Amino acid sequence: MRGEATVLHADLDAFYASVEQRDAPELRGRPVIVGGGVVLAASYEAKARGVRTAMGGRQARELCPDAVIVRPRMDAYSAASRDVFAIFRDTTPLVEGLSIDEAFLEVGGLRRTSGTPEQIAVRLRERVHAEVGLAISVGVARTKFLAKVASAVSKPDGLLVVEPEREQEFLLPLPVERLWGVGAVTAEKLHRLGISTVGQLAELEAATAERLLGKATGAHLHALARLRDPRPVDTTKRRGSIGSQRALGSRPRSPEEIDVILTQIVDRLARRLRDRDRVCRTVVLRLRYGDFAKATRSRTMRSATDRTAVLLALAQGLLAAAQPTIAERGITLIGVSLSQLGRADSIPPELPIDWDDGARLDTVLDSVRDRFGAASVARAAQLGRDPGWSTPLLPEHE
DNA sequence: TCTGGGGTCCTAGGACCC
DNA sequence: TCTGGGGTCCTAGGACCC
Repeated sequence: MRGEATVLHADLDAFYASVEQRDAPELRGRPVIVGGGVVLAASYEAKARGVRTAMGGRQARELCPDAVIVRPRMDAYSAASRDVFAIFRDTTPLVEGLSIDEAFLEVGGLRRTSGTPEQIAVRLRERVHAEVGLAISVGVARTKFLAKVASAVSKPDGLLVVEPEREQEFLLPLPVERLWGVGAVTAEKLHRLGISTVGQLAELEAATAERLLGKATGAHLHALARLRDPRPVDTTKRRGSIGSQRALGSRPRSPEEIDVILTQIVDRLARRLRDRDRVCRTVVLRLRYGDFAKATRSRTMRSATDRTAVLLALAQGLLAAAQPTIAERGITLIGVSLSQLGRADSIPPELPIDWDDGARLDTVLDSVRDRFGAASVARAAQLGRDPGWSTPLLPEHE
C-alpha cells in the first residue's frame, strides 16, 4: 500500500441535537431528542441512555423519560450546514459533500501552505467549534473509506489519524458492520458463514465474496476489507434525484385526501426543482400499503420539465393506476421522487415543455391521457391554467 | 420496534435497436 | 427467413446511508 494519509472525513456529532443545544442553552447537558414519532437525532446524553436514531418515539421516552423532545427545525440545520461547509471550502477547494453533516476533504496538496493533514484537521475542528459552535469529528487516512471509519471510531468530538503502516491493525479487528455498505442483511449473511470481523472477510477469495453478496457489492466490500479503495475525492458530484414523502398513520384515507397530499408534495418538489434551476425526466410514486409493504411506480418522459402541472399529471396518473390496490390494502405512506435530473438550461430551446406552449404541452398530456385516462389530464390542465399556481394553491402544511 | 424523511447505488427482466 | 450478440433505456424492487 503506497500513499499518504491525506483524506479527511469530517462528520458533525449528533448534528440536529447539537444545533438545538447550541441555540437553547437550557438544553445543554440534558438528554435531547429531535423528532416526534421517530427519533431523528439524539444528543449524547440521550444516546447514553440507549436512545438511537430511527427508534420509535414511545420506546425512546420509556428509555429516557426526562428527555427534552424537540420538533425538527430543518431551516436551522441547513443554515448550520452551510456555515460548516463554508469552512470546509475555505480549508481546501477539494470538498465532496456526503450529506447535510459530513464531507470528504482532500488536503494532500496543501502541505506548504497549510501544514500536515493532522495540523489541518486540528485547525478545522477548532474553527467549527469557534465559528459555528458545534462539535465535529475528523478521521484522516489514505482513502475515503478508512477516513470515514476513522472519524466514526474517534467520536464524539474526536480526531483520529490512521497512518498507512497502521491500516491493517486498525481495520482488520473491527466488526464487519463497520464496513461502509454492510447493513443488517449483509451482516446476517456474513455471520451465518462465521464471518464477524473485517479481517475474516479479507481472508475470503474475492470470487467467494461475490457469489455470497452479489457481484458489485461483494467485490466492493471485499476490496474495502483488503484496504483497497481507489475512489478519489470527487468535487463534481451533483444530486441525481430529489424527493418528498409523508407518513400517513394507519387510519383510512379517502382518494380525495390522498390526492390533496400528493398535490402538496408535487407542488413543493417542483418549486425546489425550479429554485435550483434544474429539470427532471422521471417521476416516481412511492407507496407503503397498510401492511407496510412498499411499492414504487414510475414514468419517464422523453423531455425534461420543471412544470408543476406536468409533473402532477404524471404523478396523479400513477396514483390513479394504484388506487384499486390502495383501496384494498390501505395506505400508510405516500411520496414522490423526481429523478434523471438535469440543468434547466440543458433543455434545447427549440423543444421547450412550457405551460404557455400549447402544442408541446398537449403532446405531454396526450401521453398522460393514453396511459391514465382523461380525469388526471383535466385536473392538471385546470391547475396549470390557474394564474395563482406555483405560489401555493394549498395551505402550507404545518 | 407498531415503524421518518432525505438520499445513493445495484440487480434483473423486457423492449428496442443495430 | 431465421438466428445471434451487444448496448441502452425503462421499470420495479431492494439494500444501505445519515
